[in-house]
Amino acid sequence: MPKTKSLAAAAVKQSKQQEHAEEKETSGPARKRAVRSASSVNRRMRQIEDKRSAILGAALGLFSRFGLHGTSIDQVAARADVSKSNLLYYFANKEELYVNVLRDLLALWLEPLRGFSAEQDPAEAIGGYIRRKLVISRDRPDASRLFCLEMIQGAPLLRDELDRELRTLVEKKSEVIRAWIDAGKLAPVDPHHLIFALWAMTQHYADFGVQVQALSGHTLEDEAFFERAVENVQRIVLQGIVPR
Amino acid sequence: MPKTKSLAAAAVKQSKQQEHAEEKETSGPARKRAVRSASSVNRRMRQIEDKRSAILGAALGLFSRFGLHGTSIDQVAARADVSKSNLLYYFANKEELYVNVLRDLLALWLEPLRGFSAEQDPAEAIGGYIRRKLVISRDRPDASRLFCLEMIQGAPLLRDELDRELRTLVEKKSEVIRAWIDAGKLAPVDPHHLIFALWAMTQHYADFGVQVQALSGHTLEDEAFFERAVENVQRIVLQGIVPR
DNA sequence: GTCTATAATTGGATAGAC
DNA sequence: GTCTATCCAATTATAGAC
Repeated sequence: MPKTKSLAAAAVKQSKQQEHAEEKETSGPARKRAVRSASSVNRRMRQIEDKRSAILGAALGLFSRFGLHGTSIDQVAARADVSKSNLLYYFANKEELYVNVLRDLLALWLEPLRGFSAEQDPAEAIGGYIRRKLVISRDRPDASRLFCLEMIQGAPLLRDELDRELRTLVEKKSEVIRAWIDAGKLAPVDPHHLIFALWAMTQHYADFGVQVQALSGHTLEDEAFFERAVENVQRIVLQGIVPR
Repeated sequence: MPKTKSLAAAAVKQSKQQEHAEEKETSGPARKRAVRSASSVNRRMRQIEDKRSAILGAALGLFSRFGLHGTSIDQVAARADVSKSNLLYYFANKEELYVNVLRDLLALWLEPLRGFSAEQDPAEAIGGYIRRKLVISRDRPDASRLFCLEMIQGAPLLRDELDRELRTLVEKKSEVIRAWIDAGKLAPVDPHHLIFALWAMTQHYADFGVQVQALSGHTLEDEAFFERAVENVQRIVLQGIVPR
């Protein structure tokens, strides 16, 4: 099982988006280097941020495949192309690293559901939601997998957020769905079960990607296959499979 | 890279499943206890088998929650109520234990799909399938979770079976679905995507059980909730959610 | 078959020089 | 901020008595 080695050799890059701007005036050590140009300081801060997110990205990739315990700090460091001790300078310990990875995840997970509102046409809103979720399954499969891993293990670290943020959000969106039903725009269906079904079907392509690949011969990366997935999931949910 | 070693060890020990009954005449130590009744011997064999399966059961419960690396042999032994070294007498090493747990799983996983045949009424066949899968999610959530864990990790140990058994089975059942469509009994839908959807929606209640519980307040154990789950999944898949 | 004791290894975390 | 060199705890696995 040459897993470990080949993995260590894998690529590093990951998207980094958040930029922080200047607080040069206040920071102590910065004064000493006041001669340095502002851009130089910013560049340094940027480098640090980049390193942080490189580590986070590498960690996501490995945690999402092998779990917290299946991944060693060494492997993360190697993949992020930093030394182990350097990694431990940025993140005090393994768990803190893991939690930070998870935190970033939750936002991504919650986001697409917010779009729902009662004014929209339900078929369009739900069809669009399916597509957006499948885009995430295609572009961020590791995020999806890690989320799934965490759920399977009982979400020890996400439980609070589940009970708070996600729950209230789902409650709100369930109201929207009920409104659609009351308006006769949607068949009577339990909102919770509908939401579960949507999540399940779309995440499946990421979480069970190996199986999908093994059985269909395709990945969501394959543009035509992706479109077929979107269409089929939409059709199943919206029209059902019994001929009309 | 310790993988090689443990793997080799596992490979050696691989197949030993068939039980040999009585060869008391020949075996040395047996002669001494020739006075023992046959039932006594059988009882002893039964006890051993029970112990094996107690260990396997405990292992499934723990592996399915914490993964291979998140579970220690100690924990499995404690849960199965045997000593650690006794466990290692039955299973040469951790990986062999894990593989044995997985092997038992696959049968359970493959089983329900076999029922499909072109003569059946599709709505009834698929509706029944949904119910059967949800029963499994309710009664064997740990099996479902472990399967999911294994998939997420790329199914290193199931890959071969995926490519062989499962693939051919799915191909055969896809033909059945296509036959239904050609006969006008089913709306045109890609068989693969339909199967994925069915798997995803039903497994979700086991794999994401914590989330389901957190958001709906219920478990499949709850009889009423179980029935609602069955009905809703069936309705979504069969009729869709757009009013007719 | 079952146990105790222990060897052997991994991997998380710290100390301290630079 | 980054490195090398350790320390130390946890776990897997083995040896050998009973």
